[in-house]
Parts: sequence; structure tokens; C-alpha cells
Amino acid sequence: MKATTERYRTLGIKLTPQRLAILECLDGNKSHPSAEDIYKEVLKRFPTMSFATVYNTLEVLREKGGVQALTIDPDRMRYDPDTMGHHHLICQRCRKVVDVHSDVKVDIPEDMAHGFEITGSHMEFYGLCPKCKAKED
Amino acid sequence: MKATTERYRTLGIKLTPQRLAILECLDGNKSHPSAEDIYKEVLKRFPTMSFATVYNTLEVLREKGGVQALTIDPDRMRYDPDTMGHHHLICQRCRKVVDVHSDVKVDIPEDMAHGFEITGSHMEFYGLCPKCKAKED
DNA sequence: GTTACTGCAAAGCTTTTGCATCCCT
DNA sequence: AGGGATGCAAAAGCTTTGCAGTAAC
Repeated sequence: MKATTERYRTLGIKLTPQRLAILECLDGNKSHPSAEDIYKEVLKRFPTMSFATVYNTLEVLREKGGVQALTIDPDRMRYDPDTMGHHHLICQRCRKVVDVHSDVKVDIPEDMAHGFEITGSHMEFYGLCPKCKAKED
Repeated sequence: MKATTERYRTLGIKLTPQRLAILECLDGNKSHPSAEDIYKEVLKRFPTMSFATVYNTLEVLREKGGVQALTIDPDRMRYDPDTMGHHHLICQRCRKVVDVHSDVKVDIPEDMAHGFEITGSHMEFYGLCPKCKAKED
């Protein structure tokens, strides 16, 4: 059994060919794809694939912790199969997103937490990616 | 002349009663309102106010640096008149957003920048606000 | 056999745009 | 006076939903 299938099962959801294709598309994907990116990719293998199935599956995966929804793009949701804590570099010109795995522990002082019970954190670094920086001149 | 009016002029945009109302609504506003929040608020004083005017004005203000657009809410854009670098606490249940002004310098090691030219950063802390934490039990 | 997923289409929301009119400078 | 903003409505883009048929368990 493929590793992807195995991991899928551990999520405790019904396994379908479409869902398997979506998970394989996400597997190790560092491009932070949008739902449409995933749809287009999976469409190559499943010409009858529905957009609704992509959204439904992503929502289920998100609930089960199989994918992380990122709000880093003003225009659309982005998805990240890497659900371990990490941060992101975002190109403000072309919207490219790159992972930043940092050991730096991000903590907030107790007196600034305003009574919140903090469960996670995320750092975003904005700037220009190498390609867009080159075009700038 | 009111301080708000004065600051508005320094942005170099045409001053209208509607725009003034929007800026006054934003002035010192710590609630990180959505466009609709602002629309509803301004509607009280300008019953003929158009949604398009709110969006147009927010876009102009954003370009001129008079307001910051936040992508911290999956459902809608949020706006923040505080354009000085600061971070946010976000309640994942009710979407309440609270400012975090921290002196902690947020920097990324050169070797993790992936060639990006970094122009800014933003930290998000997720969790439950006091009210939602109380309901949790 | 049941449960629940798929696919299609339509609807829902937020945000944008076109255009005629009006108003600030 | 002229350029730009307003207001209205319609459109656009992303995402969700209802439903009948179908596949996974």
C-alpha cells in the first residue's frame, strides 16, 4: 500500500480515487496551492472532477488536520500540507510563498496575551522574491 | 481644523464628507473592522453612502499608506488604521482581533531568506479570547 | 445495506467595475 | 471649469450548498 493511502486512512475518512488524487497532489507540495491550482492538477487524471469535491475534500482534510488553510493571499485561500509549525515568506508582487522552518521559538509575553489562550502562531515575512526583485530594476 | 481632516489632507487625496466619515470611523479604531463594518457605521451618518465608495476609499487609503489591509480573516478583508508595525492576537472562534505591540525585533536569518528582499513582517497568534474560552467549558 | 461522497448547477458573499451625475478644489 | 468622487446596479471571482445518483465501507 502506498504511503499516501496509508496516511489517508489514519485520517479516518472514506477513501475515494478523487480524494486520493487530491492528497497525492498535496503530498510534499511546497507551492501553497489554491483550490483552483489543486483542481486543475487533479483534473488531468480525473476529467470529471468537480470543483465542489475539491472544496469539500479540503474542508474535511482541514478538520482532520491533514492540511492547513493559509490566509496569506488576499485573493484566495491557499493550502499547505505541512501542518507542522513553520512560517512563510511572501512575495508581495507575484504572491509566491516559501516555507521558513525556523527553530526560533515564537512566544508572546504573558502580559501581552490579553487573556487569550494561545494555541499557535504564525510569522509572515513580506518582500520581493528574487525574480520580482530582478524585474524591479 | 480637526486633526482627522488635517491628516487626511496630508495623504494628498480629495476630501469629501463621505471620506471624512470613513477616516473618522477608522481613527483610533482597534476593532479591525471589515468593509461592511465600516459601511454600516458610516451609513448612520450618510444614509446614501454606497458600498462602492467604502471599497474605493479603502483602496485609495491603502495605496497612500493611510490604512493597512489585513488578511487575517478567512472570510473577509479586515482594515487597520494603525500602520506602524505591530502584531495580532486572533480568536479562532469569534474572529476577534487584538493588537500586540511588541518591542521584540522580528528578524529572519539571512540564510533562510531564500534570496527575498524583506520589507516587513507580521506575527499572528491564534487562540481563544477570554469570552470564547469561558464558553468552552 | 448504509453511509457518505461525487458531480452538476445554482446560489451566496465579498469585492470590483461601468457609467451618469455631482461636487470638491 | 475640470478632474475626480459618488451612487446605483450589474458583474466578477471565490466558495458553499442542494440534490440525485453512485461508490466505499
